[in-house]
Amino acid sequence: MAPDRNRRRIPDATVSRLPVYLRILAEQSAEGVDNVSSERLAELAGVNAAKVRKDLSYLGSYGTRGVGYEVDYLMYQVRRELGLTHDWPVVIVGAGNLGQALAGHGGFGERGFPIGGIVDIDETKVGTVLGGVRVRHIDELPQIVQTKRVNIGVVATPGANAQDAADRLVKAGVTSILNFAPIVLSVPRSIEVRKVDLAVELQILSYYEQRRAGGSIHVVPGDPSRSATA
Amino acid sequence: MAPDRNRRRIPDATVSRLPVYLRILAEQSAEGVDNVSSERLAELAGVNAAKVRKDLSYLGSYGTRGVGYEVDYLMYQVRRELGLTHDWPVVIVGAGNLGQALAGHGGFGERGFPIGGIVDIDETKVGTVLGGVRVRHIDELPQIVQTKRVNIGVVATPGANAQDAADRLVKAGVTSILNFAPIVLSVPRSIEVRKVDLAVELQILSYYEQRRAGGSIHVVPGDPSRSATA
DNA sequence: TGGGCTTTGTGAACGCGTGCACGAGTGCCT
DNA sequence: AGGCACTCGTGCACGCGTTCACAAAGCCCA
Repeated sequence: MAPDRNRRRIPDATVSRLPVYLRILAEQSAEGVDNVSSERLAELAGVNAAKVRKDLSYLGSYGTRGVGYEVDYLMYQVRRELGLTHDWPVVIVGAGNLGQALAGHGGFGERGFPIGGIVDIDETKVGTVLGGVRVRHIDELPQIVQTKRVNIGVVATPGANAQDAADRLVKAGVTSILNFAPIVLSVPRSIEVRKVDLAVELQILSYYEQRRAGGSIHVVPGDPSRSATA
Repeated sequence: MAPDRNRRRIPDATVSRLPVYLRILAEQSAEGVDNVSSERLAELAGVNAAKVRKDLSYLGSYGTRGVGYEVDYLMYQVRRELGLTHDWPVVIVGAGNLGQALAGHGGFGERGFPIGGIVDIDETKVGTVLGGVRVRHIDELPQIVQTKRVNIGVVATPGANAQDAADRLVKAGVTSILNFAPIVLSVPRSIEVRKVDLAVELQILSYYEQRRAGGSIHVVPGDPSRSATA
């Protein structure tokens, strides 16, 4: 008993699955389901049931043996653990194609990440309105971060400007960055960075496609075929 | 024995890093660098040097001891292993905000993934042009996949339509799917699926932010405190 | 009340990925 | 030619994550 205030550290792999469970729980709740088993949850999340139980056990013992997990209660616990009991405003750097799509997406605010601001370095883009937010100049970044209490920055610039964008975000006080540019950002170790790279994802798929195709097609002349040394 | 059929299997973790190495190699090549060490490559990729060497060793022994790796040669080998010696046309399902951004992004074709088509279920979107490609109706999906020899499909629909989109893609003959919708797709085991979920990424960042904030504070009503202690 | 059924929570084994450390091969300089 | 400096390739140990299997715990019903 006595829920340890001792902050258990949750494994990274588990942290990355919690949002998935959360969304599923929300769906179930919306459908009027008020109890789920780890088996059912696992099925919906496409993972192993034991993994679900172990993941959830890191939050505490919130299930009932022989019954399962109460949806709303568990949902609240996951939210709390993920720090989603309050909003996290984000600032988007780059009002190009991607920045516009992100701003217009709408799903951000709904999920607890309202857009605190969008900035761009291009003067001609400043003043236009995206997703209900006016694009401001990148020099205003520090002010936006301060006044809106922004902790999370989104880099949606071309690769060439991404490092500069990240530097400015860090300098402005942001401590987490979601990077959409196809480069490896160099930031202080204390800054948490997550990367989303479409080209990388496609190339990974390409690998498995190529492998599926048999792998040995497309023999290129001049390739020094190596003997089978493992 | 007979490793030909088994074709060295490359660990998933390595596969997901190869695209990163590839991009770095391309940059180096463009800058006129014609030789890199694993140390340098590791620095640019933000990983451990031993990991780089081990990753590359799965492709074969393409380095030169005492020297490093010849950029262009290694780049070719990585490309070959990833199946990037030829283009992989993709078809995008969903011409909404995200689909438009993806089509307009341009980086697809440049990186070997030309857009073979964009489809939408909404009649009013059919006929409009995105990124130089005319939006066609989703019913034309099988024909597009067939004629353009498309293996990779991109799901860029709202969550509610994503499963239907995936079903249609699979039925049309696509074998790999890149999913941007915030749901877990249910597809045959033979289909390779990769998921990109912005909300999930933000929620993961939220976790680390919340953890950073002190951990034991989970005061729901506003927390105006939060001094500038980095 | 007690027995049986269900499902959680977790100890333990296994497998994969990471990083170290070092032998082996290569080029350069004297 | 020989020695030296450098870097690759990899065996090995370690740690994390996954999965199995099962005891503990709760519910239902006779």
